[in-house]
Amino acid sequence: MPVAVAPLADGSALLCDLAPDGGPAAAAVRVDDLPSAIAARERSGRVRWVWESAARCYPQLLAAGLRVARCHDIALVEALLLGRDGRHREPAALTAAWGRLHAGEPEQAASPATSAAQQAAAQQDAAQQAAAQQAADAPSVRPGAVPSGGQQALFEPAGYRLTGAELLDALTAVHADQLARIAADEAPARLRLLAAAESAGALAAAEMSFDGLPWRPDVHDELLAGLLGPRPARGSRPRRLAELAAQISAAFGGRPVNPDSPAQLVRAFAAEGIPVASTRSGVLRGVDHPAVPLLLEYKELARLHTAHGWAWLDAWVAGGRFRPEYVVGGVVSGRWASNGGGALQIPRVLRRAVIADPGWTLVVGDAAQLEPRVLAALAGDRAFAEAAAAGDLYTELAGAFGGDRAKAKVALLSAMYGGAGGEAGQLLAVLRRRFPVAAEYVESAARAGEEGRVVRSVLGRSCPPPSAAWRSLAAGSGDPGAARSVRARGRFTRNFVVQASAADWALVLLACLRPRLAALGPAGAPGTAGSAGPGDGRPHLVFFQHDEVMVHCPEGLAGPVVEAVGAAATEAGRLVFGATPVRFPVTTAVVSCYADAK
DNA sequence: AATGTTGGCGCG
DNA sequence: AAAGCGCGCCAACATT
Repeated sequence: MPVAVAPLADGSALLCDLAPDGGPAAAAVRVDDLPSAIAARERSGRVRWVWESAARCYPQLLAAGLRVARCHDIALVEALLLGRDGRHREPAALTAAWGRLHAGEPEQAASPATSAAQQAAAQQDAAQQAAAQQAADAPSVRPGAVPSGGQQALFEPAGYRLTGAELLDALTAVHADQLARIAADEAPARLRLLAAAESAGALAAAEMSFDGLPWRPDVHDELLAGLLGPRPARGSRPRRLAELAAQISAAFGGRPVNPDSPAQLVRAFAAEGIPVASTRSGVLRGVDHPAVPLLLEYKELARLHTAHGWAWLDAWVAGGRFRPEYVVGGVVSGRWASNGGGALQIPRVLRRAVIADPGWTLVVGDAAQLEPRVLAALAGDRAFAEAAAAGDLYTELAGAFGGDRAKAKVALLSAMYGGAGGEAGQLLAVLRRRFPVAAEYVESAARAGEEGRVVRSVLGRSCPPPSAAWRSLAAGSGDPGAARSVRARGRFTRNFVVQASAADWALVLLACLRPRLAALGPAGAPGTAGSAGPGDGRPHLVFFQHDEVMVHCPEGLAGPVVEAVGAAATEAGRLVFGATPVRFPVTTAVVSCYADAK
């Protein structure tokens, strides 16, 4: 049952039971102690908490020792629905949604672009579609109290907050409206799953930030010292970098060159009679000059020092935990982004510093060859899908490429990314001949992009429409710049259908894994106030990176956690893709140090 | 001095 | 081996 949660300034809150269609099912009640009230409801049955934003509401509950099982995140669902209508740039916060609802703006028509797969999805959803139409026809939202003048809410200052009864009205009305908009989609069941998974992801993200990734500052410091020399004074170069910088200047005949400055390096090479287009390491590798090996070493170490050096350690690791802020849905494809700490770009060398607590262990799960498997399931190419039912996908496909696994891999990556350089063109031709349905799937997505249309993921996340600037550029034919940007958008939409559908799957995996992990702990089901947190004996999700999950758990629970990850992956495959021979295997490693996984 | 952009590179 | 897609972050550089 959905229950709207409106926290008040004094720590109390209004709760209101909602009907399945989102309308109020009972009078609102005021509770003085929100965590206790939520814990009690969690124990008494299945509840879906309808709140403004898990990112905003959940951390306080976690701090009070509480975990909840399910929620509906108004802001995240609003962003999905705005995107569905090609309105990615509009604000998705509750206040903005409430303002739009009050302005009584007409619902936008669904996006005109539909691929073959989406049409199939729409047919699968035909039954829900009939019901959805009824819901869409009926007025589902009662006008309530105007927060502070209708459309004005759109332009409220950033800190503006609704409170109390107004907040409850807004939550209830926007929630009901969102359910109706989902029901009116061409594939409501899928979009409903996406909304639920996105919301569950927001719970997982907040929990991961709260629990933190185990991180040993002493190990990190040793790694840095071994590579860079002892920690330098603030603002000065570590010993090894200083040595390399001096050697680099010497290699340029003693002329002072700051290796951090691409412009100075380009001039220095030019002075030696070597024109370089850029100072990227890939370009420099092809340059024959004594400064090059020094520069390559410098760049690698300097990167480590500036991005993940001692300053990073001071800023981001406390109490043996790295606590980044994850931004759910932060990437257009539905992948997560992160805010500060570079959580999704942790260099491989630093994985040595990620070490389980004594008596605990890390279970690291990695979805093997996720994106090509997703393409196989999306496209429904039988020959391709059957290859994806077995072990190594590229090995299974190698037969089509003269038994060469590497060629199969290049062909697949080129098909998904739109590359055509080198021998990729020939390999693509082979792919097109042997797996025409799969090739057509990505090529139709590319055509849609080139024509300025939008595409959607399997669960219905939409890519942004092209900008006005792109449209006017693309309209001018004959211009090589126009042709280039048209092709670039084709590569974007080609990749979007795969990357975004893979993100759908990963999100559903996370949503399926959370309750399985919660059930493994000694405390049993969630909703036990005062007992949650690190050291509570329960497995914790501590990291999620696109196609990889990490669970920190007591050693004795490693086996059940491995099983839970595998079961969640299977469940996600079934929920997202239905009946398909494609399997989504997750390779799991039970290790005490992240660096020892794979 | 503060803010915005670019080049480069880490991750998937 | 690199390339095609998606990001965040830093120092240097450009602009206001």
